[in-house]
Amino acid sequence: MDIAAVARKAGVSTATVSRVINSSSKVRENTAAKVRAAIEELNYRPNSSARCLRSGRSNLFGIIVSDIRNPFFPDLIEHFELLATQHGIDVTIANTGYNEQRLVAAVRRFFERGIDGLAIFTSEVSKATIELLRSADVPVVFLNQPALAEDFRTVTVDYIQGFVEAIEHLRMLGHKKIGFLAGPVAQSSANRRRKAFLAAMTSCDLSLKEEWIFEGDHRLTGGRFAAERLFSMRNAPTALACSNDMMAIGFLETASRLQRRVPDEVSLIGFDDLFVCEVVHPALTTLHLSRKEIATRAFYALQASRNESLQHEPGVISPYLVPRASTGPVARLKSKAG
Amino acid sequence: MDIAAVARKAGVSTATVSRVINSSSKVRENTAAKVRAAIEELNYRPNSSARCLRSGRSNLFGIIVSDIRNPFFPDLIEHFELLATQHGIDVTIANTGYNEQRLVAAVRRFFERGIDGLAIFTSEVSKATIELLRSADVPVVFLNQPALAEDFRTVTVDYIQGFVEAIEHLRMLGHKKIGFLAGPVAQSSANRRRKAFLAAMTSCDLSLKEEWIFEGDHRLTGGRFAAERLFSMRNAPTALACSNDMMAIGFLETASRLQRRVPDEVSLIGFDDLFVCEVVHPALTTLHLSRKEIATRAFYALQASRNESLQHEPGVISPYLVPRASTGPVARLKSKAG
DNA sequence: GGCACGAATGTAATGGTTTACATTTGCGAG
DNA sequence: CTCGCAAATGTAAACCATTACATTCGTGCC
Repeated sequence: MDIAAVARKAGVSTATVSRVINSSSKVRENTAAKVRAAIEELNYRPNSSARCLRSGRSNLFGIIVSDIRNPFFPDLIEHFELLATQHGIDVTIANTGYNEQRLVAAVRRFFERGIDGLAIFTSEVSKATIELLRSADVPVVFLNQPALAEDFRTVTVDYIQGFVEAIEHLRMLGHKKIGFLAGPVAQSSANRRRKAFLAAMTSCDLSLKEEWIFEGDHRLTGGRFAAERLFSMRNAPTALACSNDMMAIGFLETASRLQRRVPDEVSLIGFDDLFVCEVVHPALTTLHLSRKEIATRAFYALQASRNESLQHEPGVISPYLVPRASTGPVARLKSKAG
Repeated sequence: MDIAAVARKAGVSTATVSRVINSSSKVRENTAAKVRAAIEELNYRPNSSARCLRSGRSNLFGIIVSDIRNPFFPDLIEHFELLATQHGIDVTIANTGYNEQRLVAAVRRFFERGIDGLAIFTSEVSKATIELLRSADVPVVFLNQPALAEDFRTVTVDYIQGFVEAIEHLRMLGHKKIGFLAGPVAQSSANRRRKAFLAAMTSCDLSLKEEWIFEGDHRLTGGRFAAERLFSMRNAPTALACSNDMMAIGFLETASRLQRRVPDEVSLIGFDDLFVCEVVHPALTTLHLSRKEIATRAFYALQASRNESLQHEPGVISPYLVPRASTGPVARLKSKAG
């Protein structure tokens, strides 16, 4: 069931069949119709390996995420995949579990498959990986790696603006003692969020105590530990901004277990706006970061790298505040002891 | 940078290089070492398209899910992908959004890529799709499609046993009026869960009123609507089992919005045991269904179809009850009016 | 030392498509 | 009606690895 069979049936050459399939150059409508009929009749499907081998194009995009269990990423994948499929492009996925080794391995495997574009949505990317990526001539787009913007495209999030909005919201509620639950120091994106928070605090004229910064891991666990610590502090912040929702949610869970009340004892703000924010108790105030927008910009950035005629700079995405029930006015009274 | 370059550098023929790469037949250790050195030095990576074209093996598995935003599926994907990667197999993903058209399109695309195995984790599969799958000579494994067991392998969940456990738990708490929040009628897996629930009720000697069965969509929305309806019923069930967690969580959210108390007014049991169950309020009692086990069995079922020497029947998976806070003793008093 | 035989290696065909280049076709102008 | 030119189509090489089959090598035995 190869292209030759179709050519024979349609009474044309394989080249013509190929041209019809790829609409690469003009074929008389008459001939094209015959070819299409033959394709239909034989139920012919071109073999992608052969196409890729010969043409060097695979029509395959790779997408790498650091933690597919964080609902942020499935959203991203969903939008990216939908868009790709609409453009006749398949998507292959790798999940690194925040592990650089697995990232490198995934990139290697993708390259062997002659991938046409690669979206890397992981927080940490090592020097060695950068070299590997540079060595291959494949369009790459990152999420929030402005340091790499010279060599690769990158979709950027305006964290500072987001945190400013969050901090102003808290200040309006009377909060001045605002803490931050940060992501893993080793992750560049976590560091960006941390720095952005600090910058936002400064630009809001608020000062921040060293001990109000908690270290987390961007997963539920990080939030759980932070809650344990915060609720046992003498001079705890009255509000806590988190580097992502997963930690905020872990925080809520432990707060509830410890019978501590959010927002009465501490106001909480997450980051991302996962669907879970609506269903946890209290519903989580958070900064919405649009996965659809990230996915869309990333996708078109890759398309643009392949196709000179498209102009597309990934650009900057602005998160915005979604106020819910986890933030409230600062307590007048001293909070009760545990 | 093709195999010929390696052969030249190592002073052997391309055949030998290929044999070293695939360890397909004996090569003297001496020679193999030279080849490996050459590969290393040239940083050579075999071209998968060429390999697939010639050998007919792609080392690529496809995985199709119906809703990647339901955290059940990312878990499944994570385990499947990890296992595959460990076996040198890549994974490509498609998300159908419960849409049969997209399922068929995905299957087609996967076949064109010469996929070596296909795991279909969607609830609904049409006749036409079955035909399509049968026509290609590719190992396929399903999740919960026992009707197809003759032609394809399928990983099965013992729903009845699961629901029996759930119902007994509720009965121990004094519940007799137990309702069910079902999934979409159009989905075979939802129907299986519904039937299993009915069978479990019968085997527990409990009767079920028609109006205690609610129709849902397996998403948050379905649970939200069900809560609206249940709380406005005159003779509502005192406990509700749900076809999946997402709906149970939607139910909880709306219950909380309506100021109705779970489990005081109604006990709630979910199905799947998503990570969210721990963080919603109250924490959701549910039936744990192991994604790792499903993924593992599905993966080895595919491997076994490719490799005669492996014997592997996908087998049956038993969910088990995880009691949390959303179930409690049946209320003595008539519940307060809304 | 020569022979036989199995192991190791080499040669070349093969897989299905794309595409540079060659050829034919169709059509308008003279 | 012929010629010329652009458009349409055809021919065949190329993409890169695998593998059936052919050949060479190395060893043990007479």
